[in-house]
Amino acid sequence: MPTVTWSRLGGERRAAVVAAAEAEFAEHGFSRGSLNVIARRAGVAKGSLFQYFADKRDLYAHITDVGSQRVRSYMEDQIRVLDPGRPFFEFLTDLLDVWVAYFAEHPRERALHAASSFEVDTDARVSVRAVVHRHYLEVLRPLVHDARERGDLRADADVDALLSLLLMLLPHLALAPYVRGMDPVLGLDEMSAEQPALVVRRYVAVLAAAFGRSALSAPQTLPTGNLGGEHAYD
Amino acid sequence: MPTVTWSRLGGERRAAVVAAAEAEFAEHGFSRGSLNVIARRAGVAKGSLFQYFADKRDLYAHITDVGSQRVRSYMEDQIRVLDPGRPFFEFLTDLLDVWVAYFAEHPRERALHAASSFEVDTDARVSVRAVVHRHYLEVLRPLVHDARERGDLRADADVDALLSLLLMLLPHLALAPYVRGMDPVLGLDEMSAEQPALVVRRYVAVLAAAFGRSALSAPQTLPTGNLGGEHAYD
Amino acid sequence: MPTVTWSRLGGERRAAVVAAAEAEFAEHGFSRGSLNVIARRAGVAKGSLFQYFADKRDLYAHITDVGSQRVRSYMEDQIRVLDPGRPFFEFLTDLLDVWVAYFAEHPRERALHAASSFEVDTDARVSVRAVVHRHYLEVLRPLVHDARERGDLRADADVDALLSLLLMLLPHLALAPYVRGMDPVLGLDEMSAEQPALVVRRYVAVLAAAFGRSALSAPQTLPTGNLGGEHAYD
Amino acid sequence: MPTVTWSRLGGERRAAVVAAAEAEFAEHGFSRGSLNVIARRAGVAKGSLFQYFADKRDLYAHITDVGSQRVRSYMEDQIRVLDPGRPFFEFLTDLLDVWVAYFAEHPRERALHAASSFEVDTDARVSVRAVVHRHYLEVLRPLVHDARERGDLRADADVDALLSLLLMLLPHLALAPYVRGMDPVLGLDEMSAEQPALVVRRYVAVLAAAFGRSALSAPQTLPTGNLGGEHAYD
DNA sequence: CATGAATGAGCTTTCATTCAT
DNA sequence: GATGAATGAAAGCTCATTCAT
Repeated sequence: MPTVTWSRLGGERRAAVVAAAEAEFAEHGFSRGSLNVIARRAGVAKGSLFQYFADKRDLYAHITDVGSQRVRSYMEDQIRVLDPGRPFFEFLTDLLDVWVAYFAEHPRERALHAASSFEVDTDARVSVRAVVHRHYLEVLRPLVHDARERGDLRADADVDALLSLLLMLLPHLALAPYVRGMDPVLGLDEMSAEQPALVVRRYVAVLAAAFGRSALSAPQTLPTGNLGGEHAYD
Repeated sequence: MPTVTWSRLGGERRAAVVAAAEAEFAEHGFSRGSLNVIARRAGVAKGSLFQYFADKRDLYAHITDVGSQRVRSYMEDQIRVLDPGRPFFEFLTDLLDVWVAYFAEHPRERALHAASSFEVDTDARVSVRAVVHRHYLEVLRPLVHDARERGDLRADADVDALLSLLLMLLPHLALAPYVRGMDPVLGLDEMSAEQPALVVRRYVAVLAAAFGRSALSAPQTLPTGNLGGEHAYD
Repeated sequence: MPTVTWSRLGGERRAAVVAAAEAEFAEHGFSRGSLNVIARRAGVAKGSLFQYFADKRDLYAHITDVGSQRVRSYMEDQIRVLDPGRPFFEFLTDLLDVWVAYFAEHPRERALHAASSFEVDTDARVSVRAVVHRHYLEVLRPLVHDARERGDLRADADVDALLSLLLMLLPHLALAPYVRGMDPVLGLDEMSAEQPALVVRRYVAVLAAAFGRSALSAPQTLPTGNLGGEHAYD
Repeated sequence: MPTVTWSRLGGERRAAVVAAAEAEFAEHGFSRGSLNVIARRAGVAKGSLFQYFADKRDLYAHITDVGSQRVRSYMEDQIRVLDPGRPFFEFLTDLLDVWVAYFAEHPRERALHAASSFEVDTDARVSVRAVVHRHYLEVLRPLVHDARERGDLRADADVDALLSLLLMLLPHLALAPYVRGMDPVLGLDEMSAEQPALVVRRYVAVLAAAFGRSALSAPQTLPTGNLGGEHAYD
């Protein structure tokens, strides 16, 4: 946790440190990220960093926390806009589209997300992933539960298995388009504009078939024709 | 790629280098793994490593390749034993059980797998994951295709989506039981002996519901009662 | 020397600073002791330390002074109890026993003593040793002079040589039982309960032979039989 | 222990490293001595030091070892010159004169000796003192034993107590003339040319009285009149 | 008189790679 | 083909002291 010194710090200095640290950790991850570089870029003395944070890991945790909250806030806003009361898989499709678009447009957010996913240092990775997972679940769990309440999910649907899969799919969708080789099957990493939207629909189709109210509601054909338009599942 | 010098090398020396490098990379990953240590443990001169491999990454790639092939060979043997001609999701359950057991019993293999999954160095990670993914797919694709041919998969099943999900599930099942926080929903990291088998069945149930021949074949209840015994899906 | 600000300070605050500084310097010595830590433990601002003392060394000198005075007071009390009018070497034996016991029972005192003895920083060490030596001498010199007056010392005894040796023996006896390798001959550092008492008697025997009234009074055998009991020298 | 690399090293490079390290450690002791400075002064890369020595302490131990052996060799030569077969306390007086003179003329040797005596780092100090003490004892013990055999010591002399005192007196005589406050009684630190010789005689007189063959042989007057000339004890 | 934020030089150790032998 | 000495940048972190508030 940041020190009290950090909490009393002027906004400008704080912003400089956060920006420098985000950039560095996004670029090189925790283990490879350099405090020297962060201090230099932020225009503060190296020692000052240790007045604000207990150590490197503390700084990293803070940066990740801030970043996660930013993403979460954005997504929660979007969730309201997209109307979570709609048929679940239709809503989920839109949500994932937004998710993909957000990371497409925010390279630094994406880099931070990647850095935390691939961190070698087990403790650093574990503690950061814990934060990220918590945010994910606090947002997703109510959505999924409401969907089941509403009857959008099959009565015996394994809700936790759904959440578990979403926890794998979300980072995958955010990062795969920018990391060569991460998705050698569906080709998310082949840069074509509609690729991600298509993949989103294929994944959602799977989830709908597995967890949706009735097997009959599963799409008979891939909905490639109306990307971003109306949805077939309801 | 290893140099010609490496290919002309005596088997003993080669084995020593491979063993030392595997141990080191398993323990510390690529970025943190030390060539100093590898050379010392292998009993060869530091300079010799550079006669055999272009650089550190080249050595790492080779080690991963060798490791992947070892895992693949083992799994291919097991596939024959398990009879791939059986009903697909029943077979898949057994296969994943074997997979989980293999990594449970081979900590170094698991460590190498983890090291490659969490490598910070993007290029190193990408090239290594490419190799691993290739092995995965060369084994899984025929299995899945045969299953569809046999009619174990629904006619319109999105085979590539299935493969894509398996590519996420396999590393997850191998590592999550040993990496705190990797699975905060299904609790793979809570050490209880049946946990992995149970989770395997939950994931397979999802896949069966999504890709299986008929929605009717989806399990009505979680098959927790017959872990490792007979299977309900066919 | 402490500033006037220090002298005007409330007793509680002063005590907190002294306690924190003693603990820190006892643990790590002057060079390694940290003002940061002292300020934190004392619950005062780092800057305040510089309002009370000119610099680190000034604080250290003060702490040593306070500590020395505490030891001196204790020893002066004991001297009265032990009756300094008794035959000198008998009295000295008891005195050294008390001395050894005091440091055995007061680890912090011992640590402070050790810290000042082994300080690398020459100036710090010199000024601190000067204080300690002054205390030693102000206590010992009257004792030794009285002994000569009474005739317990040989008429031509080199009193200053005796004091000089005592100045070496006192720290040695206090510390050697706790510092490996400090006494490789008499084995003070081999932890056995009677060891120090035995060594005290051997040293006193030497001093008695060298400075005692008559050569005839020198012990013919080592007085190992009556540790802590009656004494042979008089 | 130095590495094999060190043992294979060219004499010039080795000499440069040793010289630089001696100078630095003499000046600042182990804890404060800087490897940065040593490498720079020696004209070698910082990393090279770690090819030659396991770590800082290893280098320090080597430097101290070399230094101790140098002093020991010199003293052993002098012992032969001074004729150890002479009456012991006469011989000892000359020996201590030589000892004092050696450190007077070799400031770096003296500084190294001081550095090892006052080192804060317990482990470093202990291991170094162990080496020094070993050298001391290997030289002194035979001399003292021969003296007793010859009858120069009283039959019941506590030989180990004598050695123990010599182990305190030797560093004291070497360093006290150059360290203010180290000897506030006999005034070794007051720079006057005959002072050390005088003090040597006072200490020897004490030892002679305590351990010499007969109390009658103890000097009746301090032999201040013939410093460096003939000796009164025999 | 008290505070505590800021400083930046300083520390030891590790590392992949080069290249003369 | 094998060797291993040499390199020097880079790392995270600590510290006594200053000084504006």
